[in-house]
Amino acid sequence: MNNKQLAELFKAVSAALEVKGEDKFKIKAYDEVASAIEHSSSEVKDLWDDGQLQEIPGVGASIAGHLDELFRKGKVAHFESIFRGLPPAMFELLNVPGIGPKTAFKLCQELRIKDPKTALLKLEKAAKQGKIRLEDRMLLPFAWELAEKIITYLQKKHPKDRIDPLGSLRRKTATVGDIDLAVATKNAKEVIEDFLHCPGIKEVVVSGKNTARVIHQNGRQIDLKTMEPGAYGALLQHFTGSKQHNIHLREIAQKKGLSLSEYGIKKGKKISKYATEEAFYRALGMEWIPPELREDSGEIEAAQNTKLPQLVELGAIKGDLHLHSNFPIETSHDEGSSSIETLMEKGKKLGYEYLGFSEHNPSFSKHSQKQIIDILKRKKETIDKINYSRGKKLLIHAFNGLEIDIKPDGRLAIPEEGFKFLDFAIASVHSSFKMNRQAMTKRVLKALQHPKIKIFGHPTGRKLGEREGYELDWEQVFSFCQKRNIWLEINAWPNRLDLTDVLVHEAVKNGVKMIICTDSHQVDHMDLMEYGVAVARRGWATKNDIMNTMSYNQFIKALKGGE
DNA sequence: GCCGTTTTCGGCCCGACTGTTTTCAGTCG
Repeated sequence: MNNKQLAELFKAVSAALEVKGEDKFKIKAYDEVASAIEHSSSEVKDLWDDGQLQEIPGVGASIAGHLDELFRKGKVAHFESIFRGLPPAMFELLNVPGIGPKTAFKLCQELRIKDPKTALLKLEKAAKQGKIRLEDRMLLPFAWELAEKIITYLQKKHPKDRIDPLGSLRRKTATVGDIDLAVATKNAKEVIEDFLHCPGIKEVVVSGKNTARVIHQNGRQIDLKTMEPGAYGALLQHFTGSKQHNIHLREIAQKKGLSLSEYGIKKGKKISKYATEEAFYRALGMEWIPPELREDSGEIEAAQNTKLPQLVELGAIKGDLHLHSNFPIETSHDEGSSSIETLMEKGKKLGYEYLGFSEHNPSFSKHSQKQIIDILKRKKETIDKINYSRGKKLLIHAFNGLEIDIKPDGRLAIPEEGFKFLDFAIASVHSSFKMNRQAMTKRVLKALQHPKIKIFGHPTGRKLGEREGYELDWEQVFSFCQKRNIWLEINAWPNRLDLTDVLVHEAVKNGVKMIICTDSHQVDHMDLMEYGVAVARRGWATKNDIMNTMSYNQFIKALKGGE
């Protein structure tokens, strides 16, 4: 059972307790463990192996005992008795906004929903036409782009007001629900009026003195909240979340006799206002915490001890090593559509010192070995020519890379002789995703042994909204990569964002180096780098953890160092 | 069920919205 499944289980236990009218603090306890597991950077099963279950925040003797029973016997007698008498289908309904445990239980009874698999369908039918909106979240880059358009529009009209995104958007999680924005202004009325008339707004849902909600023509809901500048810090902090982060902060405040809300910090009846988040956090005795870290995964303790990491920034990135040009490489996967020259020009504009052209390997089944080698040789000649023609005053260097399939047996999909044309290669899994954890780990580690492989591409293989990643023994992968100096890719492609933030954090703790790449198939995709950087930041990565923050001179040494 | 330099017992985050059970329970962020 992996962390995701465990988190689901604990959420279900919490919901079941709620339906049964158990003590609300017991419910909260299970809920908090669910959340802690969801954000845990270690596999709970591994912690169990090492006898460290109580390292998980909120896990005490009792829950540790249940987990132990779960891993030993595959089920927990206590949980089974909690679930007794409840329809399994109700837990499927909990993902629908507005439906909590009690409503889910009632619906299952009233509508006679029994089968978990068809529960949502049945509910939808019952709810006549589309009154119930199933949770579908937006990929971060698209949400960000939409928010930016509105912010830009409003900023132009109100140049002196500060405007920020809120919630998961500001924390830059991989997917975002609704878009929330905040404005610090003395002219709330005018700001809201302009908000209602932003281009692309289809419908006004509500509009009040300080807040408004609209529907964008793409169907997304956008909320705006305004606050006087003198009290803006608390609003910004409150609605940025995360929920767990805020709960933890309020517990700390409570112990100091303080009470936190979106309006400020209350002591007795007196409320203090804060213009900035910095002042707000300072009043609680800690450093300002970058939004990307606000998940209650240790950032609050770090901020109290002035031990927050210096997170990597977009401006520190010096190159992009995973680019698919339109070089005719005759691959069976997607080819890029922009020329090497076009990508080089763009790289220069972005201030990079080097790029890596890492097209997919030539199709293995449609070519003879000799044909593959010929193609690879031609590509090397092309790259050499480009580097040479730029003379000695190289503004930007082109590395000759390749993204090579890891076949199911762990072999790499080009003949050994082809490697000599490459400066480096990325190894990626593009097939047979459903192997078990042990077999998949063996497969991947075999591929990563080749001296030309420097990067493990999109390591979890997940595609948001499409499929979960394959299973890997991360402890083994981290240990291997750390020893052999293999870099894990943080792939910035919108529906990948892979490594995940949680695994980045784990990699950082294990001293494993990473590299942020866009996987561009077209020149404009190179702008997606910022989203990869966001994932790195959410995983506590500093400049030193990320290889492509190195200057060209350092980087070329690092490339050769591993051979 | 968890947790602790104010507590090993007695606490456990805050405010707002929604709908309809007009005084509150359920849900959310």
